[in-house]
Amino acid sequence: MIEIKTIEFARPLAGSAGNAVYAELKRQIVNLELPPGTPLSEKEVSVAFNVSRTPVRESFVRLAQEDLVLVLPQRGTRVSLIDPEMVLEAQFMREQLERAVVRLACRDFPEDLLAELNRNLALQKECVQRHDTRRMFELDEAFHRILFEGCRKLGTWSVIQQMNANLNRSRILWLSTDPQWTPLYEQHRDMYEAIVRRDEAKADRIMQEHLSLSIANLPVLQKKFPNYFK
Amino acid sequence: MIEIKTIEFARPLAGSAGNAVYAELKRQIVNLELPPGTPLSEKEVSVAFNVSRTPVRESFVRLAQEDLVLVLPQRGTRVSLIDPEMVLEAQFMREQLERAVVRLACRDFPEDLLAELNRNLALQKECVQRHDTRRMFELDEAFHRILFEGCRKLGTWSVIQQMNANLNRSRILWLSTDPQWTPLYEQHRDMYEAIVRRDEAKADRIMQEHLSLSIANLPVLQKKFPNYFK
DNA sequence: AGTTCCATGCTACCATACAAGTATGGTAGT
DNA sequence: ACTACCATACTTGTATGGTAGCATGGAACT
Repeated sequence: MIEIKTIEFARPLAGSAGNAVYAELKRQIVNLELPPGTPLSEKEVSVAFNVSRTPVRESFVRLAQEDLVLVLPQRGTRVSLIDPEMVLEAQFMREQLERAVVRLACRDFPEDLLAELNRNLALQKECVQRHDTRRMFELDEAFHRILFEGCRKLGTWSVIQQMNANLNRSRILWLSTDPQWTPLYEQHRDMYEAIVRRDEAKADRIMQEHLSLSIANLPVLQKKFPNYFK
Repeated sequence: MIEIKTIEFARPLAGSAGNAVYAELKRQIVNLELPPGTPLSEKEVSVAFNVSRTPVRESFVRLAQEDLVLVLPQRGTRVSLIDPEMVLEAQFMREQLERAVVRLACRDFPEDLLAELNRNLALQKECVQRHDTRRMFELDEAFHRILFEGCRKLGTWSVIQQMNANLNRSRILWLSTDPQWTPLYEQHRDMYEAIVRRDEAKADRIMQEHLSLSIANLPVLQKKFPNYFK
């Protein structure tokens, strides 16, 4: 039996039912509330969300396109297992793109967003002290997002986000086991300073080290959660 | 009235009907057989393909996710216009990733695929003489694909392909107006030689120049086909 | 005991009917 | 002539019934 929290239809329009189901399922999948391997059936989900099978099926199609679920014709649908190979490739892509962006940021970055980075850093510092893992994860994402925004590469960021669903799941796993945020905060801070000083080489180097941390212990995660990986 | 070629259902299984409709629509869109802005209705397409609305709708959902069509609720669906902003970003992403890959290729590349690159180059040379634009386009894609394959980054390649649907449409436009393949062939050849000689810097530089050609005349295309762009 | 076969219940897939929102053209009123 | 209104014919969104394919378990046979 699957446990799926029903959607809040209180607000008159969170888009169509299909969108709502899609968004909620995706959220639960990347948060590992629906662990990899969980069987999903159109019917069960439809009764859980109190909609018909059509919008559920629609959401399955979209999730399948992002490799978040695996549809086996006439057999069933399951939350897809995390493919370590894909995690590594996603890491590769993200590294190349983020390094390029941070180099761009050193050449030109708007003042207001620079200030926003600074505010973000202050919040991060607080979270590190409070050990607020959840919030820190959000701030981390926001920090990188602002970098892309400042370089007018938000489309690139959204592509990364979409493609990185698998990488994100492993990152969620990671923070559930080893929440050492202090070095990450320091790297963010150093990156900020490098951008201010327009030191491309240094910013590039820090970003490289920074992102390599995310998957440093992928093998450890595989051994700790063998059922979640392919 | 829309003209859509009916699918060949001769072979018993080209996947599900939904997949078939999706694949065929996508092909026609990226080939500009369905120009940007063309209105598509679920009903019309369903009768054209001789299936019900359900699989058509399914394909619309997938195409919308790739920004190839634009669905306006209760109003209609159209082949999406090409967004120049997105074309530039796609170009940016592709440049970063391909340069990184070609540098990797200089460090390590399997012998058999190196031979395949060589065969590909020979075919390109023929096509340049024959002015076989269509085939040359395929060979160009294959050449770059082999690079990713040799670096074990095929997942990255497929992501690029998906994301680059818009970029590809503008590239198709481009070759319809200015089919000068000779310099492209020479760049491919020089890249091959740089890989063989493990000259990372040179390979990187050539790739950069090579990819910049694709969008050098984007503004020209915009003026020539204003209806196709956003 | 071990193997083959088939009934049963499951799944995703597809077709169809209905609902709800939107653009359009004609009409009545000013 | 112009404007406001409304019937109508579209559109996408949703619900539901039926179909074909697959897994499972039990029965029949060797």
